[in-house]
Amino acid sequence: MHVNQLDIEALCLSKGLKLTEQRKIIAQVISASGDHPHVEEVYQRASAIDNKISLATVYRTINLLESYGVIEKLEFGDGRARYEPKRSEADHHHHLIDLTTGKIIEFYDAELEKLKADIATRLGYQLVDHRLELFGVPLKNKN
Amino acid sequence: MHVNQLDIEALCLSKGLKLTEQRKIIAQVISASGDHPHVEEVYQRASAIDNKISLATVYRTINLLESYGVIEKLEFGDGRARYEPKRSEADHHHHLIDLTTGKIIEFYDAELEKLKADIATRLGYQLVDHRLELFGVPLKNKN
DNA sequence: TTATCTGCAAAGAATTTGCGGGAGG
DNA sequence: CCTCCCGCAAATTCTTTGCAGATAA
Repeated sequence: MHVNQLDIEALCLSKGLKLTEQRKIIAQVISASGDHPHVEEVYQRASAIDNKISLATVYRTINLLESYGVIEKLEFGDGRARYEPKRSEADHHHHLIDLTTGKIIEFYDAELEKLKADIATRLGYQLVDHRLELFGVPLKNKN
Repeated sequence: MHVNQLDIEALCLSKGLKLTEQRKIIAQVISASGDHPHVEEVYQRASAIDNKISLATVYRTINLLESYGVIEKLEFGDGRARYEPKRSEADHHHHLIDLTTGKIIEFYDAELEKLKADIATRLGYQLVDHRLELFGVPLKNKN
């Protein structure tokens, strides 16, 4: 799943932010996550690397990364926000949530991407961002 | 926008629930809402009709209506859940959020509906539910 | 009558923030 | 050094819940 390391160093440098140990660790944790962790999970994983990191810092750093468009916020309907590294536009994808197991399947569909942009244009808008979640149950014959 | 009144009476009858004054009012408020109110807004509108209704009852009733599939929960990325009456499948639609004004535009696209079901099938799932939100800014030439 | 529902207020859960000490540039 | 950042704990915001009285069926 070729996920690149989030370039937190470049971000800090370009925005005049300080490249703290905590920010490095949190960026690394999110980079390495193949799933879609919520804040508590990021906190736990970061704590395993450096147990002095606080939950408040995780929240602040995640909000920072999101505000600069480095990570993406996801909402799957449970009460908490989940995050994933933002990939390139070419790498854009969506999620199918298995209602029986909670498993999250990522997918990409070129036709869908085109259609969404078309719809926005038709409505008089330039598409800036978009989110699609499908909720499904496994087909009986596919096992 | 032909939104029918939520049939709270039929729901209560079929499920053995009590048809209370509060439930009637809350169902009516949501039926009448052309927008996508969050709980606090439903509470305010209901309070205007009967100021003895409590916020707790609004939460409980909304959760009840959602659990029976009568209304739909929406998440637009601000911290709170929003709701709208669930329409028929034929009436299915999605949302485009105008990032400059917060205005929400509803749309429907048959091709999109078909494509989503196809994608789910291809992944081995039967589509149970789905959500799509587009975020955009107005096109410059369209004014 | 009686099980369900409501209002109130308190509890919970997720997230944000004020403050004083700490560390990056 | 000096500003920005962190940890801590308290505060906010959204939502849920226990309880005792109220009400629909």
